[in-house]
Amino acid sequence: MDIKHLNLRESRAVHCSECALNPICLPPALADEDLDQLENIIGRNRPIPRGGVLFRYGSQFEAIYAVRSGAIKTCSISANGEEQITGFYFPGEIVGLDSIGHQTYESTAIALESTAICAIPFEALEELSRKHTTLNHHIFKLMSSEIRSDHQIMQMAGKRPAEEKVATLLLSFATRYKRRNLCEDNIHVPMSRADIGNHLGLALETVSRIFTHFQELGVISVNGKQITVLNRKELLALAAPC
Amino acid sequence: MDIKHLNLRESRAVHCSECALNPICLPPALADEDLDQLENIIGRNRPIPRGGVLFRYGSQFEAIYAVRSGAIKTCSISANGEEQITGFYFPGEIVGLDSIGHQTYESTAIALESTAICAIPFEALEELSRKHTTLNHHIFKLMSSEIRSDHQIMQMAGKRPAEEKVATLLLSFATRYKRRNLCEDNIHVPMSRADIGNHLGLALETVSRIFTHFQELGVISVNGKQITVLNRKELLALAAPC
DNA sequence: CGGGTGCTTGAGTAACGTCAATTTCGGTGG
DNA sequence: CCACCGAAATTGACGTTACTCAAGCACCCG
Repeated sequence: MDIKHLNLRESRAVHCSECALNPICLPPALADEDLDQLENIIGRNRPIPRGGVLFRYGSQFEAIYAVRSGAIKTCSISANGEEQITGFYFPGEIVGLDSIGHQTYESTAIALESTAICAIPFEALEELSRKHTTLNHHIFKLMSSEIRSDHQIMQMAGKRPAEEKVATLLLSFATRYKRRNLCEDNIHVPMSRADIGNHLGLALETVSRIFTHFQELGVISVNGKQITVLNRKELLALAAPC
Repeated sequence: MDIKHLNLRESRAVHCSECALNPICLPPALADEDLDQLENIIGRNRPIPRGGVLFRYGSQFEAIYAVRSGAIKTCSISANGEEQITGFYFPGEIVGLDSIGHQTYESTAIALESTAICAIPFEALEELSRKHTTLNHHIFKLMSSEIRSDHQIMQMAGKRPAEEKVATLLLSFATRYKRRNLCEDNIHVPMSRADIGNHLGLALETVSRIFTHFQELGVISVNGKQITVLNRKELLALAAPC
């Protein structure tokens, strides 16, 4: 189910300058009068359906993508053929940074639900960043943030009890909700239990058991993919005891 | 045991143009005649002793570092205070990319043995990269490679048998030895079993047991920190069965 | 209304961690 | 050069966590 991103500029419903996500995306790097130049290279097209492929490992690297709505997971394939989910991306976040400087995409990106994206052709962005030092600096910053977020995941995935891992992931989602000025205690979890398990290095049954356990503790309330944080303090304690 | 890196330019034993590591470090981004400009900003000083701190989490971010000889580990500290080793760095590799764009270092870097480094002040590098498109592109490439290498580690640290993790790490070291035109079957492992375990999410005893098991299988020969690969094919199979 | 997918729950087990004892190694000073 | 000390590594016995296998339930979509 590959989605082709030809005619990237066909629909332009929303401009960066009007986008609710612009404080956490690329625009902060540019003055208002320069935003048009960014606008000119960005492509927007119809949303990708749930399960649709944004880009696939090995295909030609052309653009990085900003998530506008919905959510994306990225996976890489290990030598024995099993897929490892390397990240989840929510609105305002940038996907594809791991492929910069390469001919082909180094991971596969899949929509977790109907997802709208802005395509940013990298060659044009690099060209633009040559004229705008702040933009170039911002790209550096985005990439180093990606490295750090991977390090946080490594901490989480390391030798730690499963409950800590799950609590930490929930808190990470909550923090990212807050960045977008959404209620941080009402988390929509668009990915399956299997995806969460894969990402954290746990069996999907373990994830499920931990959700019910947290619910029994009165820390969260689980309703399918909707999770409400009832006791934030306690959840923090579960994520990092002592 | 903090090492102060004042007087960065005091000793300049080796120039980039003569350095054996230059094919895998920064220089490939620049033409020979531009290499002098890079040379001018690079600082080299006396080696850091085993256990010495190259930079510490929270201190002022000033430079990224190329490992010249020896080896470096980088750690980040989790909320509950435990340290997680996020990477090992061998000669020719660049440390500190995760802090780019930030005021302070976002991890701590420690020498695993006596280690010589080249300090590359980032502000000056960024300035230089403004004039040399290829250098800017190379920095992008380095950073995206760092992201990908983190993804590989995540794969390894995920839900996989301990033997696969250890075999994969050994192969990663072997590959990096080969890049430097060293014998890929004769691996010097500068870090402790505890460091390896921390990095892979295993107990140090488990690492030790697996080394002896691999030895019993005739795949490797362990002699303290010196490991010889006797059967590369079999080691590959252990890393990724099927 | 049916079928399928995803989620939950349970029982048994294997893999790995913890604790503890011993050996080896590397560095230091006599 | 050798003896000594402490740190690191090895090995063993035991316990626990989380995985596997399996069955049943809930929900979504057509």
